[in-house]
Amino acid sequence: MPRAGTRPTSRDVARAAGVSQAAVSLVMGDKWRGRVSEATAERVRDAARTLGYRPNLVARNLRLGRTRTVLLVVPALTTEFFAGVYTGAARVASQHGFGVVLYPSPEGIGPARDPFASAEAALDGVIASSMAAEALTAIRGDQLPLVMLDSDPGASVGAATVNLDIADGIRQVTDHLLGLGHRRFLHLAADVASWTFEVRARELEERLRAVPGTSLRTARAPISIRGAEAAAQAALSVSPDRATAVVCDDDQLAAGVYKAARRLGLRVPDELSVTGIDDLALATAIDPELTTVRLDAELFGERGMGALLAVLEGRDPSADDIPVELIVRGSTGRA
Amino acid sequence: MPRAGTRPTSRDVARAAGVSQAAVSLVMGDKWRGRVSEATAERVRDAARTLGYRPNLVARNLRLGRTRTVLLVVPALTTEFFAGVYTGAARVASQHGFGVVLYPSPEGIGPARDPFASAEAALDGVIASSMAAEALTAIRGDQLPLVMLDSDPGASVGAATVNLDIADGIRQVTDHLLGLGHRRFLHLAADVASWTFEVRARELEERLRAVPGTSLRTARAPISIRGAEAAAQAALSVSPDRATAVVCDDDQLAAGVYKAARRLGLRVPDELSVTGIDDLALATAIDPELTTVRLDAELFGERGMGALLAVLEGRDPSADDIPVELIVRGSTGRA
DNA sequence: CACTGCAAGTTTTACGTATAACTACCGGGT
DNA sequence: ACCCGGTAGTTATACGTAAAACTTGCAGTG
Repeated sequence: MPRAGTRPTSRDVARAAGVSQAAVSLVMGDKWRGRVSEATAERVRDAARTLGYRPNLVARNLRLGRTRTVLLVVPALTTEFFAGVYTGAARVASQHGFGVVLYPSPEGIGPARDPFASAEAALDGVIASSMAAEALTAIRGDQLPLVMLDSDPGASVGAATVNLDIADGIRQVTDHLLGLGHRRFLHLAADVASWTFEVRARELEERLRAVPGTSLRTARAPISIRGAEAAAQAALSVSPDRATAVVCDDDQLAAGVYKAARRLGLRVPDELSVTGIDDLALATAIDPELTTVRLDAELFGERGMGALLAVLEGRDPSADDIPVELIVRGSTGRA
Repeated sequence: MPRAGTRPTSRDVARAAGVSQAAVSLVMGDKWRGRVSEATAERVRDAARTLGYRPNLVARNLRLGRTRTVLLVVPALTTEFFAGVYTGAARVASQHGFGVVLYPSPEGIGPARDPFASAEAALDGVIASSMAAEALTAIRGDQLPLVMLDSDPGASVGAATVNLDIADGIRQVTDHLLGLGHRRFLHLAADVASWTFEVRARELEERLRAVPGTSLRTARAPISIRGAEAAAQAALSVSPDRATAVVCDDDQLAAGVYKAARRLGLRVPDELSVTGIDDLALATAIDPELTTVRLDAELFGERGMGALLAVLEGRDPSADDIPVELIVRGSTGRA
């Protein structure tokens, strides 16, 4: 009889069913065929049911040396993008008997390595987004299998990477705007040191350099509507040669540009074209609706988890970039 | 010498430092004063450092029978609201040596009890938001300490609850709109069976019933901009007695009302006043900026974690509601 | 009849840690 | 000479599980 107030253990079940603890473990672990008779197995299952027994996962994890749990590190949850990444990752994980623990890290993982303070050594692997290099080495010091999302394939030594084809998204945006006759561009860049944003800047520069007669200015803003509003207002206040198209690193920045435009008396899209990246719900909430690059966050998460599973099983994590799609709406028009 | 490829254990450290495993445990656990000499302690710390030893948390948790980890169940991460709740909860938790694991449950916890499949028995407690009743009983069957956020204090038998004073928020909204001369109201309600939304409806009804000459219609929509747009368009198309003020269950719904209004040629706020609840970033992204009830998500999370800690320590979880604040912006005007 | 093989279990051990209980030594008081 | 108390450790055990190694009984085989 288990002591009251305590969860029943396999030994309690064994006692109740009149068998050994090992027999219980075999039955519950579904590895009893040819080891325990059908009748006994049923007796064990009955006892387990009436006692309300469920295996202690901590003990199981200690015994097996694995947890079937992975950590997903994301930089922020202020938009639904990383919620989608989680959803995709969790879906694939559960199909393989894995669980996903979510760690939102406003600053990336710092030297304190917060998530590991409570989860460390209870993880089979890590999927990390936009992570600082120091944190990367900290994790690799643990020999913990690691998949990096949207990270410099060159810098993430040895770790598998899964990337969105952001560069192609920028190409599509640029071609779209050039086709509308725009020549003077403003790049409203996220004020964050992260590979995924560096790609945007690099690709835009290269693309425009190839087209004679174009100009490109850059302004930086923290990823927030207010911050973008201020930066855009300043950048758009130059009187001659004001940009006619603003390419934003994400939709929130674009929303800030709308506010700056309104304040400056510039109509979108007649006097100013604006584009974003992400295709958040926000993109269709603002007026006019935002032309943006749709990123498939769930697919991103699925691929990330898939790559981690591959690493865990010793397979080779495939690494083709995930395609993105330009969604043309009302915020872009002829120059 | 630890086998290559394996994490060093306390026994490896003991061997390297020439002491027993127990001594290592004492030193690492900082409970060695009067048990181990300073010199030996230093030798142990040195050995641990050079071997890169960190305690195996799974083993520690098994030994101690607790994990210092709690689960935060949230219904969705599609807005930054629950990100704030997490941030607050995690801050308080870390001050007490606890970690918080986040489980976004699109449907509430189903019969499958997904999060527990991987975390069950590895948790010291649960903080749950808008959870289905069946899930509540499933958790209580585990005797796991539970705090409910924004749940019916009557229905959550025995569990501690922490609530936002939503009813007061609705009162403030109603008084504001009545003061502007509005008499015909539309309540755009979230199509979700959850106590926090029931409170909104009940309070609005009661408040308006007390004021002669007022009318109240109700429309329901799923919590999304598109859904709200459709529902609002239908509800606002009635030609006589059209509502002059729309009270929305949250900011996303309000954004949908903006779109419906635009489609119907109604100007906000001149011909239609609109209010939300939450004060998301979205509220200031749309034009005009949204009058809404600000909810302090981080404080909500802090209080939730505080209550859970109280339960864990056998103290009484205090239960006063968290105040909310009406933020008047440009979306409300004279009737 | 001795031997083999198999079903149906049981006994034992290991995972890595924390800690209760024990030991050994040494200086000092009586 | 003896005990006492404190210091500085060590030994042993338990947490709950999984699984390897062992035991037992019995039917079939040559």
